Amino acid sequence: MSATVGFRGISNATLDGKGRMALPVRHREVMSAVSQGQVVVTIDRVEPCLLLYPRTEWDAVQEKLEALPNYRNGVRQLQRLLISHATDLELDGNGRLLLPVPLRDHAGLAKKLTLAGQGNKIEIWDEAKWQAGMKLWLAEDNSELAAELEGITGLSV
Amino acid sequence: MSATVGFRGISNATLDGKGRMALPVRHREVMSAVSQGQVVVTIDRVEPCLLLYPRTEWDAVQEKLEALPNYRNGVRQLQRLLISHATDLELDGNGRLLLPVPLRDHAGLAKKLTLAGQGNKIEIWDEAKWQAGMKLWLAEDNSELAAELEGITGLSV
DNA sequence: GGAGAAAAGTGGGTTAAAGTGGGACAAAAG
DNA sequence: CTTTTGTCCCACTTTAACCCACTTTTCTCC
Repeated sequence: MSATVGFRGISNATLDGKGRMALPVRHREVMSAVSQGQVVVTIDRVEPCLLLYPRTEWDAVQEKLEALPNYRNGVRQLQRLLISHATDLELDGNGRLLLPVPLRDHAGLAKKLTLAGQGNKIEIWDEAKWQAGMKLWLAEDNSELAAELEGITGLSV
Repeated sequence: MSATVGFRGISNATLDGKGRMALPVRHREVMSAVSQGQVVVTIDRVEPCLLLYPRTEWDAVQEKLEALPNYRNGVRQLQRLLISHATDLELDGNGRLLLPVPLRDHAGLAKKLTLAGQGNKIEIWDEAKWQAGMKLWLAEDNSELAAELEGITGLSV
């Protein structure tokens, strides 16, 4: 939650034969500073990608998830999806992460990956899936949404 | 109950010919620390899966179950379901659990299993059933819920 | 702009740890 | 007494942790 964590920018990465992924240095430094290199990976609730949080950030997220009234429909499912997949990892001596097999499978990660900074987390995509997504997102007409944004907030995107 | 017990993360496991299942080390360590390797397995009240608690955690759960006013319909059923199925187990020398036949049957466990950390307990699923569940849970639209989360907490998941 | 140095990224060998299977025996059930 | 089920132990296979070395990229200084 701390406002000091703000990932952004896109980068490429590769999965080696052992399922390891090197984290770009600029992200690595943030992870070290904010949570001593301890990170949590989980799945995205909609897209076929993984989410990488500094441990401290994730703890805040999970706390709020658990505070939801879980007699409500959907709440338990959301909790199950996100918490059960959340896996603690540590960077190895070379700044790499070993991504667990079930998570790799879920996101359909092959060899080439794309990392996308997204505020308090980093999204991990299979490169091909990211490219495909990009095409869709660009094709979509979001001018209405953008106009709304501008009207409300004086923000021009 | 103690806030220090927080299982999370997903892993694969296998049932061997004798019905034994190796518990991943990271969970094993928690079990040792919190209840000297004594655990309790019972069934889930909704899903076709088993629930694995450290003994101390289960004791707290059972206490609450028993405190319910059992003149009410449903309460006794719930008690019967959960308490009667609750079985004490111990990890063997190799960190494995021998899951009793009736419980294996209830959860429809074949050879390949999926373990899902869920806070104070670990869910034990047949892998195929877990995969099927995932498809359902992901297909469900929980965007409303997510929006609410974000609105209330300023939290973006 | 190019040469050299430093840093980042990549691959893989080695060793230790975890996971898996099964035999031998004991206990319990029929 | 026989058959089944669980316990204990040992041995093999697989996986992950650790370390080192090589390649590629980026940066710096000339």
